[in-house]
Amino acid sequence: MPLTRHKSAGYMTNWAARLFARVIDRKLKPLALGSGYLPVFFALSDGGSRTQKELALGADIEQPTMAATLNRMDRDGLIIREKDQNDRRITHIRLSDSALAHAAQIKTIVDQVNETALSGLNSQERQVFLEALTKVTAALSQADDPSK
Amino acid sequence: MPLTRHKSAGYMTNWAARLFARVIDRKLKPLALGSGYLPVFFALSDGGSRTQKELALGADIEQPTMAATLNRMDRDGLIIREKDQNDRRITHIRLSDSALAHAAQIKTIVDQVNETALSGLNSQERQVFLEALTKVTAALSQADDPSK
DNA sequence: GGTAAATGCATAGCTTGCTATGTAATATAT
DNA sequence: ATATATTACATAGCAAGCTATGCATTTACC
Repeated sequence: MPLTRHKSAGYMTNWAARLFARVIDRKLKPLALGSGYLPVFFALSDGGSRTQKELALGADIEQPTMAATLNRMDRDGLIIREKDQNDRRITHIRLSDSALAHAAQIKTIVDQVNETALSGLNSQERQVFLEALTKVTAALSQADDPSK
Repeated sequence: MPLTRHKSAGYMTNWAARLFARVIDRKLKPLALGSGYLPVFFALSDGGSRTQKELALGADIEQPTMAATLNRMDRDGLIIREKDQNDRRITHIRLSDSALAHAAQIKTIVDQVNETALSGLNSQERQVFLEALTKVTAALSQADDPSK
């Protein structure tokens, strides 16, 4: 009895995302890093600092998710947290020196995985694919929160 | 200081997948269902039974993930598990009557979310998008396990 | 027929995501 | 000035994914 798979856009997108994470996590494992750290790395790779809220907004994830990610990165010695002097609610976050030293290598790994993923697409197909993802995220963001 | 977002294919795919799950989970919440149940629902919506291994293969997820999903579905009264008589390692899984009664409604909800997500794409763009996702998953599966 | 290999499922422990809610600090409004 | 809002972050608890490992059970091989 064959499985009748429901290969909708949602299913395929979920599958592709899991595969991206799996492949990237495997390549990051020797560096003791996880795919969840990437948005923070890229946001802070200029050596500057951002608040937790700015990082969450930039990564399009919820605040408690970013808080948990930063806790793991703190545990792993990747970030420095500094309290704001004027507004004691705010914490400024920046990469530790050792983390910053790995930023270029991480970008290389991520670029390689992206290139592998898109290797079967020509440049026009890649463009349509990325534009489609932009339109899909816009449509779903709208459906998620119609006020936007 | 503006955030320099790294909107790669991997990042956008991850974001789209999270949005799909968020929107679907919200629509399934009144039914006390989660997006993780969907592959099982679709695989069993013909009223037949499958083994845990068949379900995991059909959903492209690992066996322990499927085991956890089935435990939640069991807890929620959605599935029936029956031990195989000939081979006591095997468990046959089918939807409960009440779960089966919801299958059509669930498919309608999922179809609606997919339509919403793709609403900004014309039919040619949709085709390229789905083909691209197929090629991307194939390339990443290959990278994940080169023996395939 | 007995050992070894393979198979199917369970368990443990982790990450990355979510919602709901709490708390302290700051800003606003009467 | 005080009560109320808002803001920034923390905490709790869960879902859905992963790897690594264990445990029966069945198959395969001498």
